[in-house]
Amino acid sequence: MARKTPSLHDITIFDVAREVGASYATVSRVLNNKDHVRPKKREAVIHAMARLGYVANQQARHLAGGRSNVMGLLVKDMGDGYTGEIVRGIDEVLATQQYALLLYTTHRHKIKETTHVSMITQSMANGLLFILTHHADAYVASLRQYHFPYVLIGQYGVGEYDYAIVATNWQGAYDATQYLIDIGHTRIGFIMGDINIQASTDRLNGYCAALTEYGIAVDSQLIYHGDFMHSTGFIGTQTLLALTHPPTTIFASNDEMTFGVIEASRKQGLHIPNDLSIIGFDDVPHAAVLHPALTTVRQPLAQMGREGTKILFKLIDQPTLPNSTESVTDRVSDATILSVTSITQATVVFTMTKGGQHVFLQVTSSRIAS
Amino acid sequence: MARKTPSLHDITIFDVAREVGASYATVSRVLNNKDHVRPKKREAVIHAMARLGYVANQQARHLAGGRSNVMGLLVKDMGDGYTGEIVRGIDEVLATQQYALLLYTTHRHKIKETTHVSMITQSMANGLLFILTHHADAYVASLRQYHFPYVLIGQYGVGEYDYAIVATNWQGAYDATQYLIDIGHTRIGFIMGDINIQASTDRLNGYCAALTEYGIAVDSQLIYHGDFMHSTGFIGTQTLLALTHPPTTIFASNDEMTFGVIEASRKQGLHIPNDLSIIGFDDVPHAAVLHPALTTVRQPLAQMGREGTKILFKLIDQPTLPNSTESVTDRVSDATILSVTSITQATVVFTMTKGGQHVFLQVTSSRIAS
DNA sequence: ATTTACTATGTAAACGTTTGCATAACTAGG
DNA sequence: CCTAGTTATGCAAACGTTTACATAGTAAAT
Repeated sequence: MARKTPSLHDITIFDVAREVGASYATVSRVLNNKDHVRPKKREAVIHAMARLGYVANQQARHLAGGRSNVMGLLVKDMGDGYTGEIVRGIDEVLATQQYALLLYTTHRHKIKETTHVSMITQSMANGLLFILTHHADAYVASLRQYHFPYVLIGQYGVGEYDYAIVATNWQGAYDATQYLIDIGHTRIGFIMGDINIQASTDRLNGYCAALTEYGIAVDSQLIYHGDFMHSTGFIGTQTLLALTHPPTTIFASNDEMTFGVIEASRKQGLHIPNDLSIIGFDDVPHAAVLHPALTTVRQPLAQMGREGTKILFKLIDQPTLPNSTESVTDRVSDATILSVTSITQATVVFTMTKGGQHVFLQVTSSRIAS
Repeated sequence: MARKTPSLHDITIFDVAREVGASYATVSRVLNNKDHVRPKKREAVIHAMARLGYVANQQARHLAGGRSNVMGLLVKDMGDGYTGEIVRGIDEVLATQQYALLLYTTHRHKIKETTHVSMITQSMANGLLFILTHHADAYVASLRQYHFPYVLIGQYGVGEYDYAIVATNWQGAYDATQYLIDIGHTRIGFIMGDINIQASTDRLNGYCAALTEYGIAVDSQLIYHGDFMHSTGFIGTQTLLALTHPPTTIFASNDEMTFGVIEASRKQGLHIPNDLSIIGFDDVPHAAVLHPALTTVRQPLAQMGREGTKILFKLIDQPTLPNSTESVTDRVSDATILSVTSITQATVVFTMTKGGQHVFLQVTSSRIAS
């Protein structure tokens, strides 16, 4: 068996105990920062651990009912800019706590959601972060049964007990649409995201609201139902441009689809932005590389990852966070520029503010070159 | 303690055993596909596991000396296209084996490499994959002492016992340079990657070799020492363009830097490719979104991730893979179009071939629009 | 039927922790 | 100096597996 060979040294709690002439229980207490250890002895233990190069066996810790230094992450797909940015934020916070990340991909798994959840809850992870997953409901329902701490990122909670970090999708879409109207457009194509995700409908509603506000009728022909993937941006654009009365601008519900929009419009020989204005949503890192730079509604992805992780840490310490506005605000905000602006049930919806002024979720990150 | 509450049901091996009227050892044997279980009883156990919704506790398994279903991954930074693509490939293979991925970021950790390695070896992971890490030497040295199975991706092994998946960097750079010479360039700027990584020097050498081959003197002024990050692409370009006799084209050692090159040249008001030709290395997903599309040397990143993972699985089963050309070829190749083209020591260097013809690592993925 | 030689099954110990409970060692107050 | 009241320390059991070893079955060969 490719068992981890006994190797040079696998220092255990016993070795450390022997070294300082204490019992292993004492060493454990030091390891977990528990009371009832005399300061001088605590010191000695800490030094011994350093000297021997002791590193705790997370599995044993977790098995014995303690806490491991691992956080779980459930994603649909790794490697796209959206997920990558969020993970970057998550990782940043985790690094400060010496935590590792255990990654689960729902990608193409065939097993039941509940089984998947069992795997996760019985794994070493102390908590779970979710990023934009299909079938989130099934997962969430299972997790709740297990009383396993979790936080959703980029997706609203299902019930009223979920914690979720979600950008102000409605407002972002409203602002984007308003921007397009302001620069003179009246036929605005909209490519929707996955209809099963509430963020998609929120963005759609924001779009519709802005149109209505400005007295422009919502034309269902101008709304294409996509799924957040590149391909539907491409096909959606072809569909919209084939209309007898095509749009003069297209607003796609995320950047990934926007890339598809760009590809399709170039293929039709259209020049951006002269022949067709385009606007996206997310502001993934590579949106800035385009020339002209992609106009897009910025979501503070890394920040969302950071905040979600912080909340999860708190949730682990204190399984039932109070869900009144006040106290949750207090928990989410930190010394930085972040603050909670609205709270619905136990779901935390936030925007980033700087000097009292919204910076994110406005059409400010880049502009269509004219 | 936020201990995983006993929850609805934590089915153990004992529960399954009781259900079928067997001993827990038998259940364990079934779980591990071991011999010495009568077929009919094995069946019964499997059914009972399904019926009860049993899911093995990986920590306990690993603690007891068995194998867990977790693979470790060490990366410098998550979330960039390069890493993302490789991870996508890794994840694909892992998914087929029901493995989870345990992620470690070297990002900004302050702990010693050896301590980090101890954490990894004592973690639940059965093996470790490396992606382009600084200080790889320190890590590798430690891992070897622990006899912990690992595979390097995108980076050459340190000694002769390492397994590594590396694209043909020299050839790729040679081809790219040759391409630039072919279309008429003689002053070719080169932005090098991190000098501590052998891939960087290989690419530099390929560049120099092509120049020499075509009778063009290597001008050290045209070589800027970068570090694979966006910023050095930007600064390197500014530096190169400020020369009294600036290059007419720039070849950056990876796409990330190439984006910096593009940004800098636009800032100088140069039109691409009319005023300055640009070529990159990697072919990250977003290279294709640019317009005109970025010319770049393609590395089969996802494929590299897949192959590395497969090798790691084999390494876990059989700690000492033979390192003769023949047998390693056999191990790396699979039924698909992949084949090993050259082997140095135990380091596996491969290219992808299709119908006997190189597809990857040639300047074929996209071209400079003229 | 009776060995023989396996093969199937079970028991117990081990993996490295955490933690409840018992006990020992201090610290004050008298 | 003694006693009560803490506070520190240690022991043992538990967490859910794997696996060496012992034992019980079973089929084949006599």
